[in-house]
Amino acid sequence: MADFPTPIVTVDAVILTLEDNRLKLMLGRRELAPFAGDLALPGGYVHVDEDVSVAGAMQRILRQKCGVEGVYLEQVETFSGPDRDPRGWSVSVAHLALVSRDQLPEASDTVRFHDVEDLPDLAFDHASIIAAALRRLRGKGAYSTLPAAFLGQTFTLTEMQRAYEVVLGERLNLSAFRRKVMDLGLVEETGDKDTRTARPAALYRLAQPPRTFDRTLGTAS
Amino acid sequence: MADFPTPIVTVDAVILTLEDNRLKLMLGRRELAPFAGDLALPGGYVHVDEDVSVAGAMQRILRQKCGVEGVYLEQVETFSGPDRDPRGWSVSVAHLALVSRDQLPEASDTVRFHDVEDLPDLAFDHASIIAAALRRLRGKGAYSTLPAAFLGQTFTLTEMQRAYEVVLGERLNLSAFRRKVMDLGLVEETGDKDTRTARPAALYRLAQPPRTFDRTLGTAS
DNA sequence: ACAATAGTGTCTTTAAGACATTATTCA
DNA sequence: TGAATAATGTCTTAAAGACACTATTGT
Repeated sequence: MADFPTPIVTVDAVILTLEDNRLKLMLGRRELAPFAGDLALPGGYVHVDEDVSVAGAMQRILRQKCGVEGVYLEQVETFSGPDRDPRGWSVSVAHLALVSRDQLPEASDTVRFHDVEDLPDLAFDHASIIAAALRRLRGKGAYSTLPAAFLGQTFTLTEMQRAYEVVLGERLNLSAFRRKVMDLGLVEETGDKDTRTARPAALYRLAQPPRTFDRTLGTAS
Repeated sequence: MADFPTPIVTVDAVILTLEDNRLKLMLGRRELAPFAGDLALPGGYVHVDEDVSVAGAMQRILRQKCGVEGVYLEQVETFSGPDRDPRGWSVSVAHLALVSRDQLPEASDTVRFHDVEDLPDLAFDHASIIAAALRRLRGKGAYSTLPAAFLGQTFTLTEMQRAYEVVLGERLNLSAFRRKVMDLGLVEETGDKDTRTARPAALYRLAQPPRTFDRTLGTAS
């Protein structure tokens, strides 16, 4: 393409999920150099003969390497520099994926889940990438339906509130939360009930795909 | 670097300023193919032998091509695909620059300023890039000090409020605006006065570099 | 009946908006 | 003194938070 040296272009995914009311990050063990054997974010090269965009490359890699498909995916930030990858001057377009736990594989030799508050050492500048993705999630959490992307197709309002609380790192006021979720029309009733609790809870689904709005969803209890 | 074809990597800048209480965009006329003679965002290749990062490349290009230095610069989004640049599969890391009018050159044959509400046809996918940058600015405007980046080193609260009003596209409540700017400690008094108005106005400076916060800065009057 | 969790109602507190009033300068 | 704009004060309204209370199920 270009008649001068160009950067390597890669994509990396910060795949987050909710497990036991904690934010967990999916990590893989690298099989190839550089950093073979180390833990790293799932990622890979953009293939110009195959991918239609950086987002397309990311989706291909999520599918091929992680078995993850059809999830909430958002571009976060592009990291770059001569030293972040020993293979040379590189660009990595970092993405944030929010997935319900049951859409992800079980932990194995090659796939691990770590609490985001207690991460191991990671290859490349992946610690910085994760920090940026978490800033994005926490920053948008209060005025978007992003936290609901961790839930299944249907969920109770209590589950929804827990997801927000984990993302925001604080307890939310119960009645204010429900008031706003309803007033903003974020969810719609399915008519079904979740009967696993003492009193069955109404099940809802997101009325729109994940989006932002301007009112915040309440703070301390 | 890589032993397979890699994308072209470029940076582009959406340089915005405030003139006559309107948002203006800086555009350049392209001298070289592709799109020679067309209007486009200032941009260029990342030089792996010279730049330390994508942000560094952007700063170099702003300095060399636009004579712009030391301004507020934020990465917005990375655009990509096989067709957006006729030279081949390309990646452009789009940036948003907010600049006071007096830090920018005068309009000329090669440099023009357009009201963002009335843009001409542009080269590449630059219309989409501008739309993304404006979304970012307007989205962050209400809960950040970004609009103040359009002002000079010192400014009156009235000027600051006008900047917010232009960015947000709506009038703000005067006393609520001042209350919050003060309560949040966004500015500090310089002790000087702007004597160009009937009653001289106190001059302020930003207390911190542009940042976000959580309370909004008021809506309709 | 009571434990457990879902869901509602309402009072208090705080922030936002409206708007009148006062302040300071110049012509 | 009056026009012009800066700056403040205060009342009203709306949103957020606290928290008690009612509802519905299983055991």
